[in-house]
Amino acid sequence: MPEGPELHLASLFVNKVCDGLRFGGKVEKSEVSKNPEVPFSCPEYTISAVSRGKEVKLILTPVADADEVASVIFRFGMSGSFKFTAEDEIPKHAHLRFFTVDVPRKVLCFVDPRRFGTWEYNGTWKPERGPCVMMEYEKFRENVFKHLSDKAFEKPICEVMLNQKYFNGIGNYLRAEILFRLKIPPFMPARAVLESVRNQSQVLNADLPLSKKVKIKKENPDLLQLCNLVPMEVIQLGGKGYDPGHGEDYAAFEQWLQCYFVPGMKSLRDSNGRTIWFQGEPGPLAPKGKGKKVRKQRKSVDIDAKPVKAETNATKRKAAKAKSTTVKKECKEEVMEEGGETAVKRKRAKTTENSMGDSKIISAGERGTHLRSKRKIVDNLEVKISRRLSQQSPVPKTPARKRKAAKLLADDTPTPKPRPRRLKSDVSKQSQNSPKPRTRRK
DNA sequence: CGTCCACGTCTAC
DNA sequence: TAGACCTGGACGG
Repeated sequence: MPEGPELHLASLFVNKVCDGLRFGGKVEKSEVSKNPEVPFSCPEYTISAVSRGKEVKLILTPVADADEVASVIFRFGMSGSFKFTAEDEIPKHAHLRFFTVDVPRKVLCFVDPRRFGTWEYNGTWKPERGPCVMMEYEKFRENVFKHLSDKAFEKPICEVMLNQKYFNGIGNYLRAEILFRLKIPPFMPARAVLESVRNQSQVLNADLPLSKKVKIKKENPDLLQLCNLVPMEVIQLGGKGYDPGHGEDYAAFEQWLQCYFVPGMKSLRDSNGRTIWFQGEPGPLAPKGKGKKVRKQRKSVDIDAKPVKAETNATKRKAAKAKSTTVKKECKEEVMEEGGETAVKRKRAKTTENSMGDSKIISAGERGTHLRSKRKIVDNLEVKISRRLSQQSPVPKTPARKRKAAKLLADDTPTPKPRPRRLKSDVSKQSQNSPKPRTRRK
């Protein structure tokens, strides 16, 4: 669950389910967790929560003596969340548990399958982390401008956006969504991008009626504003935000995504090995790397038709990654593409394309039009799809058939096959307004 | 069954 | 700039 919005939603969840409840006794920690014990014990206490960026603080207030408050600060890692259940339904991976006094007892649990999450008893917000992009917007904005000369900003904007010293709360899906909305190439130099934001806002401060300024700002939010607005949209969606596997709410969230993991978008590994999703040009600081390495494509209905040289890549990757320890050093592999071209595969610098693996189509489309983003995407997809169709026989509709078709295609057209991992797509969901081929889990 | 990938930090060469 | 830290789901064979 874990980017800023999920943490904030978690705090809202705690405040909702714990409202009016009395907790008591000891706080239990799982054996397996390496996090510290929480040596708080009290006959009766209440629980409330607040969030800041990617941290949440639980506040434990003794009923008898409200001055004896204690707190626990949580960071969710990749899979942390809070759950509130009956005592006999404590979920797997519940590593910290708070019990109600009243029976049947209920339990507030910190659940974290991967255990990358951490907590600190009576800790503070991590001092290195900047102001919250959602709840401390003005401070956040000032903090960025104030440090623009720092070395940290000599990197691609997409990488700087994951730096919690300046963008506390932004994570991998948010950076993609934000950059996508402004059509900022992810590998543009961060300082240049942000200086431009600063200059623009200064221009705005010039002579214009206040109402006019407000209007302009609202209608043309800049990058930093979007670092606040986009996460706030997720909060407004309600639900749990990014929480794959949990039905209804997740479907709404997935519908909300415009770029991250969306079929038709491109993706690349940034220099830290994180996948950045985007549309259009990657930007000047994009990772080197010879040919465009394609990656997989999710098996999804519409796009599915596209085949490509799946195995070439799959095989390469496997080889490259084989021995984690010994071989890891050798990240570069010379790979002979069937098409006759050689590509250098760097373990973490692969270019990936979605479906068609034909980036030219996208570029051309973009250059030629000023359509709105959504429309663009649709257009691109349509182009791609129609191409595919024209290139081969009618597209089979069942997954099995699709796979077969893809294979056949791959046989004569050795293109690496990208395979993003969203599940099956749902054609029926596509509408003129929300064109994206979305996939959803079953 | 094995491989790849995932919403994020951390610290050790 | 790599690993390390973890579990589990989707896929491919």
